[in-house]
Amino acid sequence: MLDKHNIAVVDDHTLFRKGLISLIKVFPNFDVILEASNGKDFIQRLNPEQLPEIVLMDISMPEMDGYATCEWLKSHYPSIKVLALSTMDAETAIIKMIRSGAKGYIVKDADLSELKLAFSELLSIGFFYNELVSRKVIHSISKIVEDNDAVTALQKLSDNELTFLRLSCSEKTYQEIANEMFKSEKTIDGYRAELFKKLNVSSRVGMVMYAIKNGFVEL
Amino acid sequence: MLDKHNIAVVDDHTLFRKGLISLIKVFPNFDVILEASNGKDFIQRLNPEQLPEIVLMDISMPEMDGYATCEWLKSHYPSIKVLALSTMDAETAIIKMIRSGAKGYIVKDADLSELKLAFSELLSIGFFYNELVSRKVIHSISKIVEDNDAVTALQKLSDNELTFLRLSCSEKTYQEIANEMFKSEKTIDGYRAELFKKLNVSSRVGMVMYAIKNGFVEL
DNA sequence: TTAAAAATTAGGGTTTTCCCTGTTTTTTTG
DNA sequence: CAAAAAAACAGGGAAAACCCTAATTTTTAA
Repeated sequence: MLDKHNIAVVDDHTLFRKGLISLIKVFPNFDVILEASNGKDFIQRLNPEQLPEIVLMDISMPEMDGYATCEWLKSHYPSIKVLALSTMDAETAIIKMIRSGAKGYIVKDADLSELKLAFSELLSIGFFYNELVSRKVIHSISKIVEDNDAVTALQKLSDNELTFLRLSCSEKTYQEIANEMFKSEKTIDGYRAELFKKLNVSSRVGMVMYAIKNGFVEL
Repeated sequence: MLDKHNIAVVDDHTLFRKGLISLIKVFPNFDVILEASNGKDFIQRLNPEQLPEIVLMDISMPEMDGYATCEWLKSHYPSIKVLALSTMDAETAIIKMIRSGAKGYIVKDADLSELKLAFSELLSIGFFYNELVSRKVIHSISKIVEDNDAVTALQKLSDNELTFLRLSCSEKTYQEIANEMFKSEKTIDGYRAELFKKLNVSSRVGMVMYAIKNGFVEL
């Protein structure tokens, strides 16, 4: 009897998670030893005595999202391989997840054989970059050539900028956001100007659309 | 041997669909006889010789979405019960789906027991309105009391209002939108005011968020 | 411990958005 | 056809968003 490879599944949608686990259990040489509904939950449940080899992880989750969890794993258990799982095929999401340390990326409408392939490749060669991911990555690199720091700029929003961005996705005025963040209106105006530059937009609506497209806010 | 109840599953995310099917197969008295990746696909595969009793249907799908498919079923096979399935717990989505003929609504992070309960109730009493749905429906009705035609108004955006709404989800100014629509700025301002009332928002950002949440615009 | 860098605050002006109250024009309907 | 309803358009004003430049404070790093 061969011993099975251990998988963890982290996704906040219970039905999806349970379904996924049920699918994986059919694979003869994989076993799900851990399931969690978000990053925080995952870290709590993680047992150092029995670590998973692969973590199948959703990106957008409450409490602690895929990016943060991936970063945490990178620094605490670098040998655990994260396979990111998302509905979004947005370039920035993929790039960001890979930057956070994910070894592969798979979309939710992939089929079963692709999931199996991803598992195998992660174990054999250590990563899984399918056609979709490769295309996005290449496109991203070609953008770097055009604009030296577009991608890095995207990733590097300060905490305040991120908070401001999230609060902007509402009917609050900048004035109200300033109060909520205990900052002067002028500081807020600075965040706005900085974000306009970084995100390459020119209006609040553009900023909001960007935030939504790239999963910075929950809808 | 009891004969099983036939279920159909319609969802564009293959992994989720397969997982769901795998879960349902564990239920002793339910069987999945049909799966499809969107409404159009579903209608094509539907075999009048062997109809499902329940269709578990996602709302947002390419080609033909949940609302349209539900409407089609209502007129062609009214006895088939649709259980809507969505990540969104947005009131308008729920109301819209129920208006389209769905007999129940379940969110993707429900657990397995709730799904089973939904199936049972659909078969026994013909509908499944859980706490979430009831709350939204009641809230929606209470809005009707306040404003006689709030819900119908939501559905009834004129072509111009819809075009304006879509164009507003961009960095265009109202001035530019007016030009694009060959209307005066003041007419556009009228659309805006009307939409603010109908959608119950008070800023352009609110309007844009509403449009995105309720699928009026492609991201 | 200082110079440099980054964050915060400020002044002040332009544009856009928002919100009234109307009038005119077009469409619908009895 | 005439009345009613709906759509388009308008003036004008207040609030919010946008966009400069620049001073001050805080943080970082040599």
